[in-house]
Amino acid sequence: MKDTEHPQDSAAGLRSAGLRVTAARLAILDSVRAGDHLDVDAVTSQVRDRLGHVSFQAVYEALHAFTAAGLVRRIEPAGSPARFESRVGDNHHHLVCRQCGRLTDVDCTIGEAPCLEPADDAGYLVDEADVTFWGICPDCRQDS
Amino acid sequence: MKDTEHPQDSAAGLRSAGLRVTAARLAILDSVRAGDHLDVDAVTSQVRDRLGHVSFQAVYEALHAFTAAGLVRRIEPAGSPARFESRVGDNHHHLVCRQCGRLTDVDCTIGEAPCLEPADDAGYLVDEADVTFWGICPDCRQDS
DNA sequence: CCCTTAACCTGAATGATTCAAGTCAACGAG
DNA sequence: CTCGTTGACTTGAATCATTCAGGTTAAGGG
Repeated sequence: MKDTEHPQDSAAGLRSAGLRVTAARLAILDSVRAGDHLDVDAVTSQVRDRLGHVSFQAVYEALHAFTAAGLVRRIEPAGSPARFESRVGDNHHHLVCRQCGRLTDVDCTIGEAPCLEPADDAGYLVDEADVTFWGICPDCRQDS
Repeated sequence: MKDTEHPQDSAAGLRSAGLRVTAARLAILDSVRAGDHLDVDAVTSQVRDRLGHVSFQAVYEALHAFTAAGLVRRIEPAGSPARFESRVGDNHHHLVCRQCGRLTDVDCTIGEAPCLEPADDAGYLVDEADVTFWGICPDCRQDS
């Protein structure tokens, strides 16, 4: 069991978040953990491969609950459907390929604090900084 | 004429971008310039106040053309419809209020360059960094 | 002044997400 | 171990932003 990837198994994760442990939710959480920034469609088909059936609504509801509980993080690059990742709690950002839509994690640019502090907060109570780098991924650069 | 706000009038802006000067497009561009991060709906009603009528499609097409031409910038915070601003060409970012959706400009945190360079570009050819700060705006902080 | 084609129109379609309302089953109390 | 509560799931329909299609109008270069 690689606890470097997931500090606790999915069932324990659900339980400690106050959520019920069901086959569907286990499969949904596992899919997000195993997958690479999957969207709702992709999660749904993964779960269907494993269990035979789930409704889209179950997946939407579960992902919403997981996001609220801090088990997964929802990312939504402009013009793309929402995608989910299990790497949470660290202040990391994303590279998005304009061509193929691929999404890659990037560590925070300059340590930790600067990413949470705008030059002038204009009186806002800021709690999150969302950074997206847009460009062309290595694969798409070759195919040109 | 305050040329600090708009280096050239809207008609000239359209012309120099290779676009035709029509009443509708002038009104659309003026609305974006006068407004504060308006969405398509808001732009449309502004234009209707001024001209009596425009179709949504005309507004969508125009805003798309303006964006491509670099006359306006399209911003799309997660969970919100697209919004448009006329402040372009500088590397500025945004504060978004989680409660009322208000959007406020922020200058680039650390000068210019760092915002375009992720810690590790993972082989991507990065051309833009999109930074959004999430929080509660001054007005909403008071109403609590 | 005329022609090309960008701009505009009406109307319909798409895709992601959410709402509604009823059924089922996880799991804590007894 | 059984029961009841209520969270989870299901089907089916609705909503919202945006785009597509196909036809008409008019800006502005020749």
